[in-house]
Amino acid sequence: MPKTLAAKSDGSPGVVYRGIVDGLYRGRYVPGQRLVEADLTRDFEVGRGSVREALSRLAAEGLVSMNLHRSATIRSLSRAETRDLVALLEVLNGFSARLAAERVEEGANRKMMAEAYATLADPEVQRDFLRFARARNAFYKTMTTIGANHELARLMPRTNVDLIRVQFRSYTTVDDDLRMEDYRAIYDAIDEGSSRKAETAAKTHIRRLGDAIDKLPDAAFAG
Amino acid sequence: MPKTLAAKSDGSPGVVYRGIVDGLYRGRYVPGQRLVEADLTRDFEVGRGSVREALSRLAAEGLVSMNLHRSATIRSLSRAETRDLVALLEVLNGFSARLAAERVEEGANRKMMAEAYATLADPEVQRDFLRFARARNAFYKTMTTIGANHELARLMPRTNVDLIRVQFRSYTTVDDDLRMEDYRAIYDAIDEGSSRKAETAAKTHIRRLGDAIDKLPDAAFAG
DNA sequence: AATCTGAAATTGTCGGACAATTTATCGTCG
DNA sequence: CGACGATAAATTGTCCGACAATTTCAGATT
Repeated sequence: MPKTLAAKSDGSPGVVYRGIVDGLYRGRYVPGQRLVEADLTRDFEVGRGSVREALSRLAAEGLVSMNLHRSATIRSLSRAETRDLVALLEVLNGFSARLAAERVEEGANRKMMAEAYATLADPEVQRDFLRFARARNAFYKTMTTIGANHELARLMPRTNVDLIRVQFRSYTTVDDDLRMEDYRAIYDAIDEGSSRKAETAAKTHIRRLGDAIDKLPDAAFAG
Repeated sequence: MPKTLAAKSDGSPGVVYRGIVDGLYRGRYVPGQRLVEADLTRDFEVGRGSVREALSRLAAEGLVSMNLHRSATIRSLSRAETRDLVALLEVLNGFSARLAAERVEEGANRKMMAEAYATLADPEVQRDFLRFARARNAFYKTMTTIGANHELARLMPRTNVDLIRVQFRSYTTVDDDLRMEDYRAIYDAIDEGSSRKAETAAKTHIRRLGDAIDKLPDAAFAG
């Protein structure tokens, strides 16, 4: 049946790909966990080739790591890797926010941004880890979409941001109120079309996140 | 025979992957060209699965584009895509140069950087497109390596820089002397450990490249 | 010449097969 | 009893063949 149906959108590999990313958020998979091809083949009811393709795509994005003749594993960030990733995200998000501010006037951009922020700011949403994570991703994605730099959109390591979120989900990194203040500052700067302010606000937010992560105990990291 | 040998380093998919990237530089493949799986299977003497994996890896990096049920093709940049890519490279290379300047004192970094620059500055090398392209890649790679941000190193869209180089190889983008001046400025700033200067120099160089590309005729672009 | 139609080409996916390698198991020995 | 090493099991890397889904192409029709 999977042979003829070909799934809805992206084919069998896409099913596995999305299934694993989703499973990460739902806690079915945790950093460091082994992903055995045979198991995935059974769970998702697709051929091993499709599983393989999904895994290599995930590996290309950095969400899983593959070593020769060793099972793929959900990547687990070391302290150094996390620091590197945060530093990079600071640059990329700053760039993304700047572009978004520059183009907020065009089309329905202002409205899209407002909606994304409204969802993120909803106290109801903030109480649910899964819903908040989705809203946060949507917020950043909207920002990037508005910025309209397709190469940036292609590169934005959403999945590795996912990794940070998931790996440190049980630790409170940044105070909730402070975090929402950051998002508000980013949103306001974009809304008012101030590219300079938007870039700074985004960078400040990420830097604050990095500082908080630096204070986490070693137990939160791998290797 | 390929079944048991497993190739030297990265397996059969790696052979195909490297073969295509190399073929791009050698002019065997040109942007827009179709890559038929059966042909690659014959040319590289590997199974179709391996070809497929190589293609999807290349697609993940943006060097080839794959559409459902349509052959993979060497990606060909439109004017807008090129502009987006250049803007992104400006940010990333600026970041990379800044990090390199910050760490030039450590280990053998200064020496490595000097060697990479020396090769790039060799008039002999500059006369050969292939050798110069390699030297240029080595220069940037060294810069990134010295910067020691592994996430940046993982993300650096080397292959898409390749695309720019290859797609516009028959056009003179920036005057050779001016270009070498740019590289020298970047190198000097890194060597003297001035992160601010290095970032600016790298950004200036990319921006200059972007300006030159803007002046190219439509015929140089796709779509 | 433009359009339609059906055959050929090509991709997407599956299942099976087997070598290479890693991982787990277990018996032996100090 | 625990370290060590050999053997078995598990797992990955790769190839092959098959067939449906889709696109592409060539020829026929209008």
